[in-house]
Amino acid sequence: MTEQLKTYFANNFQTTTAEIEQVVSAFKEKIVKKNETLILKGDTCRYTYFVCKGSVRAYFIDDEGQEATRYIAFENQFITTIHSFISQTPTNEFIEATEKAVLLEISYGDFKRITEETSLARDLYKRQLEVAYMTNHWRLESFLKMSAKQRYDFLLQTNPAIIQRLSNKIVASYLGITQESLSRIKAQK
Amino acid sequence: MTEQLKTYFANNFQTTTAEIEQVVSAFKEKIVKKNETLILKGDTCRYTYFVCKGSVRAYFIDDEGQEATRYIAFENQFITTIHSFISQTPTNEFIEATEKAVLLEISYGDFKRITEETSLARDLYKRQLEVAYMTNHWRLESFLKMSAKQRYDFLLQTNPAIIQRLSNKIVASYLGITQESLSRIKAQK
DNA sequence: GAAAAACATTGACAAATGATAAAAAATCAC
DNA sequence: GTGATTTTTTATCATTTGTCAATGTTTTTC
Repeated sequence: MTEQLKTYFANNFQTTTAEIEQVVSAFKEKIVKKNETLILKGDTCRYTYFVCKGSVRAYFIDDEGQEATRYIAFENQFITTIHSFISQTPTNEFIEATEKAVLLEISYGDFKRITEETSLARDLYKRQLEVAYMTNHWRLESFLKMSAKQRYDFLLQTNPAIIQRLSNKIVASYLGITQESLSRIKAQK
Repeated sequence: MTEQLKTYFANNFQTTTAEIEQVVSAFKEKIVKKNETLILKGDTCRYTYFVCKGSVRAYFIDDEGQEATRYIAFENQFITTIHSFISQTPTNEFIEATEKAVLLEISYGDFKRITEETSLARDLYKRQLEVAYMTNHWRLESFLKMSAKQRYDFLLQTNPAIIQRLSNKIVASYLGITQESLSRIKAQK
């Protein structure tokens, strides 16, 4: 499975084979079942995950017990609770597998070490931050100027995998609406 | 006015006086009137601004002509359309002064140059990205799990300057609701 | 494969928010 | 300062979205 990460680095970063080997060797394979939890609210996030197969989501639970999904990572995407991982402080999010998944994980200590050792790891951090920023930016934009139905159509265009592969419950929590509202939106098409 | 930026760097970054001088010398003062536009949708964003006095906002206009405010910078904060600035591609946002303001601006070319020359500028970029990420993250979280009224109360707690210093029109566009809804929310307290 | 659990849909109703219009208040321009 | 312009408030009504409850469907578990 490390082949997949090597290919990912080779395709997306300006780097060398040696650097790739060094960075990838810091990752360990982890296999998780559907619904298995990787990080709990209150934990300090100790790992960043690269998704080889399957999918993983980050979500909040509010005071009334309602879930709200912030981000969903599919194949060849990274996921972590960035702020908690970087600052090593407790997170207010959960991370769990939304399908059975094969992951590669890297610990905070190892990440810090290879960040000092390789420019690939530094670039990776910058890229992760940029991608995370852009993702939230688009999401925020969609909440600021779209109705629930418009957000659904937009999601169908820009990230259909979420709708195709995951349950309505999760799609609804990603769109910030109830399952019932999502059911109605889908029915009226 | 460059004193203010020097103090800001000295207080918030691990750096040297020489580096601060070098970075700050790349900024130029710019005075703008209230409602003056700094960046138009479709422009490639050529500057990053540091707010010395006053306030500046970044906002979208949707198909129906409705404004939605993404970010508001007050004293000692930076503002730009990060993605457009970094990639030098057109932005879909506007940036304008929400009060008369004194700014320090740095061009893309100068920013790129001092990023190569000083670690302070590199740290500044990383910090800007982290702050921008966290800001959007909180904003997204508030849309995912709060009602309009809850978002208003949350804003009053976490960033009262927006409510105290700016018009209802802008506050409403920041909360993603209509002015009339905001009026009602304020009345029912 | 059957029972249990989780998930999805539908309907009736309630609550929140938007749209429109008009009046009141505040601000701006000269 | 005064009239014009913009912003804010208020009211009414329409639409969207949420809540609750019932039922049907799918998935999980043993």
